[in-house]
Amino acid sequence: MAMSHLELAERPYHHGDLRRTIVTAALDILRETQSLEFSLRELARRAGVSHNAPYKHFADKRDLLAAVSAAGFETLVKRMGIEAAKSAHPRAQLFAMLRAYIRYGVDNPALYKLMFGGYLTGPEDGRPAVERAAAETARMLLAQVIRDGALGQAIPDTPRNERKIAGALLACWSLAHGLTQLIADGLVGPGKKSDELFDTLLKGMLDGLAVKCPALPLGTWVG
Amino acid sequence: MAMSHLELAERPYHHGDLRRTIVTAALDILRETQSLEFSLRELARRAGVSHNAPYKHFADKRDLLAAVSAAGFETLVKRMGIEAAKSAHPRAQLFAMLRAYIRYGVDNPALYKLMFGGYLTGPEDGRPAVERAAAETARMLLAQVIRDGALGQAIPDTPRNERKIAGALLACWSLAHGLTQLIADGLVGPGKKSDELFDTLLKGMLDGLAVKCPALPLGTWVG
DNA sequence: AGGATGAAGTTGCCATTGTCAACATCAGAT
DNA sequence: ATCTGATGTTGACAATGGCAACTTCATCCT
Repeated sequence: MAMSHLELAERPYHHGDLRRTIVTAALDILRETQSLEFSLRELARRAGVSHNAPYKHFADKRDLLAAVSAAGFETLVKRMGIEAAKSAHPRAQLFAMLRAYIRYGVDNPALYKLMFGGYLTGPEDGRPAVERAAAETARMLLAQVIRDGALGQAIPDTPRNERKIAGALLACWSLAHGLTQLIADGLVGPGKKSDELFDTLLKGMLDGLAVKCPALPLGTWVG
Repeated sequence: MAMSHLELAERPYHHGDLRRTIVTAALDILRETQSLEFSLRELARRAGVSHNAPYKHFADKRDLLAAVSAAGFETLVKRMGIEAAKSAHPRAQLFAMLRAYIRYGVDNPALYKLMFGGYLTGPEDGRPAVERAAAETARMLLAQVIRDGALGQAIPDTPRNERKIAGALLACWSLAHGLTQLIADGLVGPGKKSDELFDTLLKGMLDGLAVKCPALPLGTWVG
C-alpha cells in the first residue's frame, strides 16, 4: 500500500499511518514557527483528520510531545554518530560529536527546548520513559568515545578512572548543553562562529581535566 | 500596613498592591507545583481578585511571566553578589558566584526554566526587554569578577586579552548553565554533591584555559 | 461464507483558559 | 463638589484539552 491518496479519492476513513503523520506535522510546526505553543487540534487539522483522532495514538498531549522529543533524540544521535564516524582518533570523534550536538541545538532551538527544556516533566513522575531512554542513548554514545581514548590513552579500567571518565563526560556534556542554549537564546552574541568557539572552549577544558591534578599553576587562587 | 484583611472586612475593592501580589503568587505556585502550567486565572484567584484584574497590571500573560522571570533574575543576582562578597580573591569569588548560580537553579528548577527555557521567546521579537536587561546584569557581574583577576593576574588590557576574557566568561557560564540543567532535569544522577562536583569541573576548565596555548600535552589528538 | 470483535476515526459536548468590552468603584487634582 | 483616570468587576467569545457515544472497516473464528 503505497497510498497515493493525499488529496484525491476522499481519503478512506482510516488514514493508515496517522501516528507518524502527526509526529512529523509537529516537527514541521516546530521548525516553521519556532514556538512550542501549538495545539493538538492544529496538528489534527494539518493531518486532515478530526480533532480527536490523535487520541487513538497518544494518550495525552504530553504523550504526543514525548514522541516528538524522542524523534528529535533519534536524529540527534544519528547525526552525532555520522559525524563521529568521519574521524578515527577518539579525541577528534569527541569533538565532532559535540560539534554536531551543538549545531543541532542551534539549528532547531524549539525542538531542542522541547527535548531538554523540561516541558514534559509533569507534576510528578519526571520525564516520560521514551525520552529518558533516548537521552540515555545519547549519553552512552558520548561515554563510549570518551572511554575509548580520552583523558590519556590506555588508562587501566580502575574505579578511580571510571570516576574520572564520568567527570569528563559530565563536563563535556554540560559545556555543550550550556553553550547551545546560550547561543540559541541569543544570550551570547552570534558574533563568533559557534564551531570554532566551542572547539576552543572544549580544548581548554579537556587539557585542564587532563592535568594530573596536583599541578595547578596559580597557587594563590584557592578553589 | 500588615494588612489583616485576608478574609474579613470584605476587602476594599482596590487591592492596593496587586502587581507585587500577583508576581509573588506566581513564584509561590512555581515553588509548590514545580510546573510552568498555571493559569492567569488561578493567580487571580489566589490573590483574591477577579480573573481580569491582572490585566490592569500586565498586558499579557507573557508580560506577567516576564515579570516573574525578572524577579527571579533579581534574586539570583543578589545571591551571587552575596556569595561573592564573602571572598576577597577573584578566583574564589568566581567560584562562589557560580556555585550560587547552580544552587539557585537546582533549588528552583521551574523558575530557572522560566528564566532560561525560552518560554517567553515568542514568535518573533525574542525575549522581553526586562528579562534581557536582567540577564545582562548577571553577565556583567560575572564578567567583572573574571576581568578582576582571572586567567592570570594583572594582564594588560589589550583587545587580545579582552577576547580571552570573553571566552572565559562564556566557558564558565556555559558550564554552569549546562550543569544546572542536567542536574535539575535529573539527567545526571543526584549522586554527587553538586558543589564539589562543579568545583572540580570548573577548576579543570580554568586551568585548561589558563594554559598559554601552545603546550598541549597530547599531540596526536588534533582538535 | 458470515457475523463478532476491536482498532481507528468521527461528531458532539464540557470545563477551562486567554482576552476583549462595558460597567463599577474610588482616590486625588481642579 | 465634580471630574477624571487608575484599578476591579462582570459578562461574553473563541479556542483548547479531554471525555463519551457513535461509525467504519479489516480481520479472525467458527
